[in-house]
Amino acid sequence: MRRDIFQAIADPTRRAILVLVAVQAMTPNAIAEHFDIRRQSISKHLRILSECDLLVPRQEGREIFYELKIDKMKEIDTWLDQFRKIMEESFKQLDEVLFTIKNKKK
Amino acid sequence: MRRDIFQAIADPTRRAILVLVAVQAMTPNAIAEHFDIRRQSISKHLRILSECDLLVPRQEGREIFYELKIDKMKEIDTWLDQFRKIMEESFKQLDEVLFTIKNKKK
DNA sequence: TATACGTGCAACCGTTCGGCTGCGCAAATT
DNA sequence: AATTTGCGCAGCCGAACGGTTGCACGTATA
Repeated sequence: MRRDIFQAIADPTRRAILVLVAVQAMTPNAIAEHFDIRRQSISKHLRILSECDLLVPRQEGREIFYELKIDKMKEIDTWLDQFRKIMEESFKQLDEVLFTIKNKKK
Repeated sequence: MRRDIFQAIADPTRRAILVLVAVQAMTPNAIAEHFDIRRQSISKHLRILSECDLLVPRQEGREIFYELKIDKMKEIDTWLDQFRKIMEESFKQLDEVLFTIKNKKK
């Protein structure tokens, strides 16, 4: 059973849940009202999101409020950093090429 | 057949391919050398990545170089922006609360 | 021209995914 | 004490996933 953030956010329903919960912590029932899906299926999604630490359940009586763990979202951002760096490097090389051309013209 | 960026980067092999190709455009064979997977399977991944515009094929004789389309990566970043904004709002509200407490103390 | 090479496509197969229903359990309400 | 409510778990099922093999086709090389 693969269970990483990228697999978690691959599903559109789960992405929508994350957005919902980002605004304020919500219970499974409250979340389910926003979708055309049975509560149990939402529960499955919440389980997956919790398992990879994107959500944290907070019990309150017989209700469970799921809260977004924003820090975990940063991991996606960190992954994107690689490409930002690589691209930066590419531009540096491009700059060098342009610089060389410039000098040749002299 | 779902086919969006998030589903594309859900697979670890595809993420690795993106990193490889980010450094320099590569052919399917060259990419396949980095994995314990048949060339045809890599081709499948390249097809998926191309279909959602993360990669662009450039034919050169009988070889095909796949190049990263960095712009498409920004879409992920754009999605993350929602959360950055929401969190910013939360902090503002927190600031207000703290401000109110502060004033009450006076 | 015949052969080797680089590639994509089609068909197959076991596993995973994402819905569903039915159930049991604990907390709240009556 | 009995009932309602909120929830998670287990099992089912069709579809999608990610690997495989075999093949066809265009391009380079002998």
